Parts: sequence; structure tokens; C-alpha cells
Amino acid sequence: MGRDAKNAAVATEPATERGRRTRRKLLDAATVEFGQKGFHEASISGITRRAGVALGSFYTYFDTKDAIFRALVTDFSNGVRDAASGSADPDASALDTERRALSAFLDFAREHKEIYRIIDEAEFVDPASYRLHYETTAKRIHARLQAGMDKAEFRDDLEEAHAWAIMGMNVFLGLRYAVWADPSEEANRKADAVADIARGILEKGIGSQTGT
Amino acid sequence: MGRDAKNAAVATEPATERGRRTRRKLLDAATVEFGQKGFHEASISGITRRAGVALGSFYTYFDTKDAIFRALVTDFSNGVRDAASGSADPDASALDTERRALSAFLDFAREHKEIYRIIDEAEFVDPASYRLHYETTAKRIHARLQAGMDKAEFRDDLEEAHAWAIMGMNVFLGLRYAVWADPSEEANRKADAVADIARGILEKGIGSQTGT
Amino acid sequence: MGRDAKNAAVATEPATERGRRTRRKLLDAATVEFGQKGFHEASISGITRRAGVALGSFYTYFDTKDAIFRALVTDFSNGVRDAASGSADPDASALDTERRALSAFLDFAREHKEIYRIIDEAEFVDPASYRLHYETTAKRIHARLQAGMDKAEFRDDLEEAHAWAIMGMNVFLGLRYAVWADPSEEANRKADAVADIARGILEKGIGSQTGT
Amino acid sequence: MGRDAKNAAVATEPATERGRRTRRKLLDAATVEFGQKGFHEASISGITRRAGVALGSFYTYFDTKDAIFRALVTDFSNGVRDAASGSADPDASALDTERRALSAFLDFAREHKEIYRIIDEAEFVDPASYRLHYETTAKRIHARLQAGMDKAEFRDDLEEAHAWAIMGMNVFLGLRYAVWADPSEEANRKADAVADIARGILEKGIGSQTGT
DNA sequence: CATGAATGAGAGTTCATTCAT
DNA sequence: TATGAATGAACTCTCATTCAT
Repeated sequence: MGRDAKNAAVATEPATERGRRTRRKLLDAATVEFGQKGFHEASISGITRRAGVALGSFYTYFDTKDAIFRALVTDFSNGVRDAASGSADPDASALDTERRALSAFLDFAREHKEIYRIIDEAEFVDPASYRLHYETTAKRIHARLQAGMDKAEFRDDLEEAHAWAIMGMNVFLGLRYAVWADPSEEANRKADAVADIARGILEKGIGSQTGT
Repeated sequence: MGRDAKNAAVATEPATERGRRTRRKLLDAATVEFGQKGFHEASISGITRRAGVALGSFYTYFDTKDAIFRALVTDFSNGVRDAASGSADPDASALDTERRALSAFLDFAREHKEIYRIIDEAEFVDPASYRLHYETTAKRIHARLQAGMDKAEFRDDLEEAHAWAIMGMNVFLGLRYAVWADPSEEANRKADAVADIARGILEKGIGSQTGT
Repeated sequence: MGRDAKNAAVATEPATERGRRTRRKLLDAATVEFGQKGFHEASISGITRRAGVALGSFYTYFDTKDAIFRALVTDFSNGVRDAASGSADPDASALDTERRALSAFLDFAREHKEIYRIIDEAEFVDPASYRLHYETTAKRIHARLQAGMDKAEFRDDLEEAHAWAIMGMNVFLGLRYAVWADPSEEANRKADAVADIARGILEKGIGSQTGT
Repeated sequence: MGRDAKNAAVATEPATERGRRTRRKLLDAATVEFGQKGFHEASISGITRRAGVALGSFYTYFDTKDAIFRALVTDFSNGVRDAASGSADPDASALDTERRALSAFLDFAREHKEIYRIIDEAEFVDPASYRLHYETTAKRIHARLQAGMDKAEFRDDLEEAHAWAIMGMNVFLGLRYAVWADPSEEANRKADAVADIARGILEKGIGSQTGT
């Protein structure tokens, strides 16, 4: 009875510089809190405590716990995209572009270990963003494959499924060698070796003669 | 997984046939409930309601909400293992074994679409099982790769990373073509095409001449 | 996200005798709590404290704070109806029936002083019940007026408006002489005098010669 | 109502013209906000939003949420008083004066439909004003009855109870025919018919011969 | 074994009020 | 005077778990 009549008063873009700073502090704190505890164990008060602001201030910037989580998912999704595109070199070969993308992703994951817990938990908290993230990423990879085919550097029958395969490979290599890496492993050396795996999937001269 | 004899009061194997049936009903109901809502949104009362038993009866068979979830994760983890091993044919080529394993996994995922939500959520609810599941699976794949190398059917420098790459590929192809498959897509045909992707990673005659 | 998926599990009729008793205790406690503090100042914990049950038990019987309030409004609305009908005497004159109804209402209000605060606050908490209460009551009065007209004991042009006028009269007399009565006033004697007021509105021999 | 000099910091009469305008805007906005949502669902930010001023500005003019509500109750209470007195005609008969008072009240309620929600909610927010409003109004009516008795136009035994009865009648007729009026009803015609109801209560020649 | 009422810690969210600019 | 960010107390509601029958 009147509880649904949400006041749309909150959660607009901050009007002042001070407001912008507070919003950033909350986002950073939330990254840590969600990364450490996961969405459900994390608490708003934990976030504000880390951010050093009062509990109520949270709601000046975000409508709900879900909302800040979604904002984070979007941030990280964009982070992955930017890491890949930032590593691109127009003069590189298609295969090299792919290698650099994986390498950049591994670096990004090493810097932001929370990303797995945040993106993965989106499957439960905000399934739409979760799906969007992977579908978008797959499309981006698919576009790179297409470019490689256009340049005739890749076999010519690559399709969506190959993009998903590459993506899965990258994600799991990141999980194993960036996030779960035993500190004693020479993670970087490993990653280099690893970065070459995709080659077999993509290059010409193999793969067409299916059959047993 | 330490589920036995922790608390002698409860959660032992049912002594009667009736008890065994009730336990099964709870497990099946939990699969649906967790699969639909995820761990945190799922409720014990939702599980017992679906199972058609009284709320209190739950605790006759499971100590906690976590316990039944863990039991499910173990079940599914074993299901994946059995699906792969069941598909094995001692006379098949190493590559074919790999193809059949993926195919069997895709079938399994199509039959048990909840598996992704349950295994994935274990990352948050019971990280140990989550990690165990993937490390075990990776080891299993690694063993197959080793067999292929022993038979000289695969290139001879495959290592753990390749197993993780294959696993990631399989998982994401399952997500895309078994769980998220557009019903209008010919999922089976797609899966077949897909099953050949691993080939480039594994076969000889390519991959050694690394370099840029 | 998932917060709206209300579990319809609660708030059914109690299955056991013990349950019925607890529900009654809550209803009685709520009458006092709402009557003393009004809906918004009242708290669920105040209700359960008065009832001597745990906070959570409240939700075994009522879905929300609104729900128990609505149950109370319905109870009181029926109480008013029963008080009036209980006072009816088939052999009494129409005017006497009206007098007795007011008298019964005053008695009821004296016994249940909370009624004003509860019915009145329904205007804000549950407008539908509020309106329903008064419209139903007005109809009941209207029916009595009609009976009086049929017996030719009342003037023959009484209509809905007269019923509302009588109702307003009764309600305000109740407020003044049952609820706000100075303890030193001889409330009962007063009420008798008062009970005769309606007479002028209803009897024949006056009222038609309108004009200034 | 003790609103002055409680806290010298704020809530004095605005010194500038601009200040007076802002205060007026707040009062008007509050009328709408309280009228639509009721006191508790209404919010200060809702009021300032409607008034088009900043949240903080509210406290330049009113000490608390209660304070502006009280100011409104007083305004409306005076509005009712002025409507009645404004309709008075020294040459009219006592009965006619009564009729005009009801008619004026109905007009006022039609113009200010919020009045019911605001006065009624005062019962919970500021019981003192609520009681004061009705006691004052009853006294005013009583004075008119006395005048009618003095002029020997009314029966000579009217007392406080009759004033409350008249007031209740008026209030409920207003609720039914001014606030809840079905737009399709000829509200004005109805109100005229209605305005004659009081007559039976007040005029001579009936009512003394009590008894059954 | 089964039942369902009882428990209470805990979390998200609201918003009147204050304060620095 | 005006602005809008900051504060924190308080409350409703959830649900895993316990317990008496």
C-alpha cells in the first residue's frame, strides 16, 4: 500500500564534484565487497563502511543493491572490451591480433581478479547483463575472425561457434592462469605458451577434412 | 566431502525404503528449485513444497541448505564424468574420443539444463566444490590428451593448459548450443560441426612453428 | 530482482488449535497497538511484544502490516453491523428501531474505543475498505428507512441522502459522547437525549413545506 | 499553536517578498502532496519537488514536517469557518442560515477535496488540532442554534448534542455528495434537497413529546 | 518418520533533518 | 536565501533452523 510508489528522486548523475567523488568511492568499495563476498553475502553497510560514507549516502547514488551491481557488471564488461581493443595493432597479423587479445585479457584479469566473481554472479543477479556480456563478447571475437578470413589468413569456414569456442578457451585460461594461478608458477611464461593454442583452430591447412 | 558423521543426529543414509524415496524427492525438487531460482532465492520451503513433504522433514535428510546443494553439485559433477566416460570407445581414435566426449557433454547439458546454474553458483556457495569440479574435469581431459600423445595421434607438446582450453571450449559451446540454443536452431547439426573445433588444437602437423 | 516473487506460502488459516490461538492473540494485540498509536506509529514488533510471541510468528499469520490492519477493519465493520442488527426488535416501531440502533452503536463504541482510530485511518491505509464500510452502513440504514416508509411510520420522501445524514449524526455523536466523553458526564443519560434527535428528520407531518 | 519562538533559528515570517512567495509555493504543494498521499506517504522531497524549490529550502520556512501539516490544518479549519460565516445573511431566518451554512460547506469541500484527508489525518498526526477543529466548529454551530432559539424560530431545547448531530450530518453529506460524488449525479440538485434535512431536527412543533 | 508452528538474527530501504557551500 | 549532498535511526519482512506433537 504505497510501498510500490517508488520515489524516482534518487540515483541521478551527481550534480557536484563532491558527489562524483562519493559515487566513485562507492563503486570501488563495491568492487571489493562483491569480489570478496559475492553478491548475497555482501551488504550495503559493508560497502559504505569501506567507502567511508554513511549508510544512507548509498541511496543518493544507487536505487538498490542490484543497481550498483549492474553498474559494476557494465563497468567490467566494458573493461574487457577496452582491454582487447587497446591491444589491437592494425599492422599485426590476424593470428597475432588474437594472441594479443588473449594476452590483454589475461593481464586485465590479473589486475582485476574480482571480475570472475562479478560477471559470473550476474548469471543469478542480473541474467540479462550476463547474457549480454557474453553475446557481445562473442560478436566481437566473431568480427575479428571475419577480418582474418577476409585477409585469407584464417581458414574460410569459421563461424559463430568458433567464436564461442575461442571465448570459452580464453575465459578458462584466465580462470586457471590469471585468477587461480599458483603464485609460484611463472604465470607469464605460461600465458605465452597458452596464447598460442588458438592457432590450431584458426589457421588454414587443417580442419576441413572432417570425418573420423 | 565431509558430509558424513559431522553431526550424528541427522543426515545419515535413510534406513527404510520410504525414507529413501523421500530423500530422492527432496533432491529432485531441489534440482528444480535451485535451477530456477538460484541458491539464494531458492528456499527450503520451496523445495519441500515441490517435493510434497512437510517443511520439517527436510532436516531429517539434510543438515543445512548448503548440504543439499553440495550433494547436488557432487551429483552433477559425477554426471558429467559419467557422460564422458560412458561415451568412450576403446577402439576409437584419440580425436574421436574427444569428439564423443564433447558430444556426450552437450547431450547431458541439454537433458539437465540446470547444471550451469548449479555448478556456476557453487563458485559462491561452496567454492571448494567448484574448484574441485573443474580441476578434476581438467585432469580427466589431460589424461585423455596424454593417451593421445602416447598413441602419437596428437602433437607431443600438449600440457595442462591445453586441457583447460578444451574444457573452456566445451563449457561455452554447451552454454551457447545446449542451454541457450534458440529452439529454431538445428542444435544437433550445430553441435556436430562444433565438435570438430578441438581438432586444430590437438592434431599434429601444426602448432610447433610458433613465432610471430 | 526476485524480491517480488512473493512466496504465497504464508497467511493461510491455521491448521491447528494452537495456531488459531496465536492468530487471535495477534489480532487482539494489534487492536490495542493500532488503537493507541495509529497505523504508522504502530510497529509489528510492538504487536508481537504485546501478543507475547516472536516477531517472526507474525508472518505465519499475516502477510504484511497492511493485511492485519485490513482484517481488523473488517472485524470492526462487522462488529458495528452486528451491534445494530443485534439490537433490532421486530415488534418495535420504525423510530424505535432507529433509536435502538444508535444506542447499540454508542454502546459498541464505548466498549471499543479504538474503532474510530481504526476505521478512520483506513481512509489512508486501505481506502477501499473505508469506503466500503460507510457505503455498506449507509445502505443498511437506508433499508431501515425504507421499512419505516413501507409501514407509513416515516415521511415518504426519504432517500439515500437521509441515510448518510443519519449515519453522520450517529458517528459524530459517538465520537463526542462515547469516545471523547468527559468521564464526569453522565454519558448514558446524554445518549438517551441524543437518541431522539433523528426523530425530526424521519417523522411525518413536517419537512415537505420546504420554502424559505 | 505554539509555532512561534520555539526555535528562533527558523520558521519566522519571511522578511522578503521572494520569501513569502516561496512559502506560499510550499504550502500549496503540501496541500496537493498530503491530499494525494496522506501524511505518512507524503515526503518533504515530494513537496519541494512540486514546489520547484530545493529540498533544503523547506527548512527555511518550516521547522518540521508536522509543522507544515499543522499550518495546513489551521488553514483549512479557518477556511471552513470563513465559508460558513461568509454565507451568513443577517436578515435570513435561522433555518435559512443553517441551510446556507451547509451549502457553503459543500461548495468549499467541492473546491478543496483534500480537506477530508487533511483534517481526518490530523486525528493521527496532531490530535490536538483535530479535536480543536471539531470542538470549535461544534461551538460555532451551537451558537447559531442559540440564536435561533433566541429568535424563537427553533425549538427551545437544543443543546450541544444537536450541534454535533448537525455537524456530523454536514460532514457526511459533504463526504458523500461533494467528495465522493459520482460525476454523473446532479450534485447540486442533490445538495439542495439534502440541505433541508436539518429542518426536522431544529424546527418547533415536534420533538418534545419524547417517549416511545 | 512426519508435521507445521515458532523463533530471531539480519538485511535492505526510507526519509526527516542537518550542514557545508 | 538557496542548494543538494550527507547522515543514521528505525522499520518491515525473510527464512534457515529448532522443537513440540
